[in-house]
Amino acid sequence: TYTWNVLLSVFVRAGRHGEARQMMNEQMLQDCSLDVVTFTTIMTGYTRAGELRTAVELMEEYRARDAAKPPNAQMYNVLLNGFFNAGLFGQALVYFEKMVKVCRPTLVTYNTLITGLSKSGMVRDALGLLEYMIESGLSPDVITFNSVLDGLCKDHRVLDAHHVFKRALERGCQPNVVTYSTLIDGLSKMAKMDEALQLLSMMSEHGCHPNTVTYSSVVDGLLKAGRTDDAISVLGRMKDAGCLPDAVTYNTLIDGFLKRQGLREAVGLLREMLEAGFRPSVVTYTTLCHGLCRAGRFQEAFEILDHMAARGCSPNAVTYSYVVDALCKAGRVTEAVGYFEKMVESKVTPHVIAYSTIIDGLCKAGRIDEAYDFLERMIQAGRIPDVVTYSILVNGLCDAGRIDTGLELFRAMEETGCVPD
RNA sequence: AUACUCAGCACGGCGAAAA
Repeated sequence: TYTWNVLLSVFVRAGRHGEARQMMNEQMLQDCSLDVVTFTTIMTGYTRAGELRTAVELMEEYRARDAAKPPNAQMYNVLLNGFFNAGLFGQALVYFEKMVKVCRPTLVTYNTLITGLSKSGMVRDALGLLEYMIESGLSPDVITFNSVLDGLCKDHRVLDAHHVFKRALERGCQPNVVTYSTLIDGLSKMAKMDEALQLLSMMSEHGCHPNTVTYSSVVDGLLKAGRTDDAISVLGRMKDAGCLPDAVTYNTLIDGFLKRQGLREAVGLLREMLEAGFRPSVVTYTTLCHGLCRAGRFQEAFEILDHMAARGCSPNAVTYSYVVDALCKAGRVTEAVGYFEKMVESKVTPHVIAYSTIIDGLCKAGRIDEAYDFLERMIQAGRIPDVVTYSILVNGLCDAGRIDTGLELFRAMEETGCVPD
């Protein structure tokens, strides 16, 4: 069993969960030496791929095998995490309730919940859960604190983050490189680059060494703040510290240069990235499309799209949204609609931003009725329009002089529980 | 190294900032 599980975990880690499941089934026919770990391993693979349906099936399959060995907390944790990552908040809670009936939630369970809540913008609840843990005598660990800190930072609550950080210290919880990176990234995203740089120096003094992730956040923040020279010098420090840039670092740099018309540098970095042995990812390609479109070089951008498909790195919803946006902004709205349909035909599910983008393009071109059609389609597809989507339409209606309809939509928005900003 | 939880990159409206 042990050996089998090791083998299966290797497959899962390589993203080959389908094969792993196949192997498990074959093994199952031979004897019964499969255990919770086997099932949990494979479920992990499916949840990472977003195939939650199958993960749940596997848990049921396991449950049906032996009534004396019900699913354990770890198995439930995998599902909880999967539901959160898929944004299926309600489902996560349903399973959490099922879970508490049959087994005791572990520290990891709480950490999973806190991370999920933080990422869904429900930091309040995450904080509440943290208090609850402490009151009920369950000791939060550094991961618990890091998750809460991340939620606070993403909510721009740097002061509160400082508080929580201090409390962690008081409780004897040692900050680690993730803790510092989380804080540094929060500062970078708020363009507080001097503080971010200060913290970067401070962490080393406290015996915690920045890694590639830490440096990349700082580089990203500096580039976005237009401090290109500082970004390059941090990159140098990073290399001196023995941290090699990874694919994300390169994407960050390429994007930063493209946005500052540094096409030359961007191309040089792309070459360097390839030489370092990194394959361009969807993000790399999308970034390049972005750079080409903003330079008005649509033809080349489209070539990249075709190239991607040929390289087995298919464009995703983000890639398509960007192209749709660029076409709209160039006044080529009809072609943009064509690309939107192409996305759907390629079995890529448009996300909220994709819909908002096409709706905006149509509104600005005065094609409000078609924009409404897309709103309709989006709701049909189970995508919830957000504040931005509504703002676009309300704006469009007002510009078209249909102020009453705009007001009506505004009220409809409030009814759906969407808070105006 | 038998399974579960934490940080960095690309995409949308308005506004703000910068120019």
